[in-house]
Amino acid sequence: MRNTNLYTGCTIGQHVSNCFDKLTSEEIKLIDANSVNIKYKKHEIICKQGGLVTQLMFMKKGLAKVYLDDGVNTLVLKIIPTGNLLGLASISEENNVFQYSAMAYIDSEIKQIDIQIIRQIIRQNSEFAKDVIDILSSNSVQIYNRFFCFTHKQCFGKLADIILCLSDRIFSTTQFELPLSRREMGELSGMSTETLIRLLKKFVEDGLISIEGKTITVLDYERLKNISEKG
Amino acid sequence: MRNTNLYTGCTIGQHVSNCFDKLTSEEIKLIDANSVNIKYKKHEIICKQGGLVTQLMFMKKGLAKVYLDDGVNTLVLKIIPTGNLLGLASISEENNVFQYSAMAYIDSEIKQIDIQIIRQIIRQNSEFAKDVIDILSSNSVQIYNRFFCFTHKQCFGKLADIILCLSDRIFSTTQFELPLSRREMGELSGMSTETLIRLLKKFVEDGLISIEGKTITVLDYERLKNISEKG
DNA sequence: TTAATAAATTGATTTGAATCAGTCTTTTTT
DNA sequence: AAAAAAGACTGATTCAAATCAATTTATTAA
Repeated sequence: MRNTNLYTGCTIGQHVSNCFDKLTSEEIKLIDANSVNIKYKKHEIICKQGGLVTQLMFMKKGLAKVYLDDGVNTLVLKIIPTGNLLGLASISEENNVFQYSAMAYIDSEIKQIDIQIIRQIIRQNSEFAKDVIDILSSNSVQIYNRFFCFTHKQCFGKLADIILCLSDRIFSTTQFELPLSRREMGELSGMSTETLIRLLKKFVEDGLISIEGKTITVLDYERLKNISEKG
Repeated sequence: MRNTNLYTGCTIGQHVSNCFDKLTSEEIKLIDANSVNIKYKKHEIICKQGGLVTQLMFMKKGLAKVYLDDGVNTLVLKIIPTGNLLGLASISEENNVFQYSAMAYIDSEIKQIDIQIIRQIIRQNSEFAKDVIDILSSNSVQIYNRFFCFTHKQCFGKLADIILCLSDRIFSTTQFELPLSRREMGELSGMSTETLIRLLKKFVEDGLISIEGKTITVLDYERLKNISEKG
């Protein structure tokens, strides 16, 4: 028998970046003095795997994917919605190159904070350090789940998963506009573009969702949940 | 074109747990006063996903797998050789249940340290906190690589990968005794038992490795590396 | 020592999903 | 507005690897 409710969770979930709450007003000033806001256009590269990490990034507004790429295949590790951090895993001084690339899905605004300042505050402020540890831990959990789903679920389960994640966590509504191409959605869901298209069509036929242009509406949440669980 | 040398690395790599070097003698005393050594027999469960985390564990001697399980499928996230930590990802106070299970591959001895003490030291000792962050980061990187390999490499690439990992990182020798059943090896390599057996046989026929009972010898390192890279 | 059980192996079959190939549609460029 | 390019879609085919089925070998229990 299979424990349902395990690994049915969101595989692209966000963390709650409340670590900045723990900063003193002086530390906030320090950060503000050492950060810049940068705007990225849709499809612009935010960081490249292998590149030196000089900044911790905070998504002020937008949506981006974090992914691995070997020139042939792409694996989307997670997506970064508004309010999330990017580059935290590279905060370690030894490990100071990006382990992944990131690309803006839509026009985005990102605050870039000098990573040396962040490292300094980690040393000074143990509450902040603790929160960083918490965020890293919850990132791990999210990746573990996604890893499990990608390796053990069939395509319909993976797609149900992603639709629920988007609805529950990223957009927090049953109707949302997804500004991704079919290729991008396939990549995010871990399947080929053609398979994604066929499955989306099937989901619409089965009355699970409806699609109007770029807008997806979840029609039968419970059945989607069930499909996600059954894999 | 494909960037070789990416994601060819060890997918079951260990981290270097040197965080204890940063402790004061008083902190070491504190840890010793709040820890116990426990011996596990082969195949005994060390922790279960969902269980409360009360201890950080240090593998004094042995070998264990860390895995996710839904009652039907298993995914080995990493293996824990001598000198490695177990349970660090659950150090977060919010996230205080195990996100994975662990099982001893062989008879093992594990030091269990009261997690409250570790949390306290993280708050006190920023160098230690920094090292914990480093370990968590490098864990992430390792999981990212394994995730990529599992989703985009073919079985022969995954197997070459695991053999190289075992040889390079876990045992640091080209000849090692692997005390795993075929089923366990398949699980570790991310394939069915039958596929693993066929591939092992093929690797032996092709002169890449030789197998003598439980002992595996790497005969052609370069070719294995190549297979691992080509996927 | 034998019976029972578990693990390893081999071959045949099935299958999920990728790939290939081509058409239709929409968007962008000229 | 027409041409070009990119994206969406559909059907046919292929393929890697799982599953199924059966046998052999090794371990454990009686």
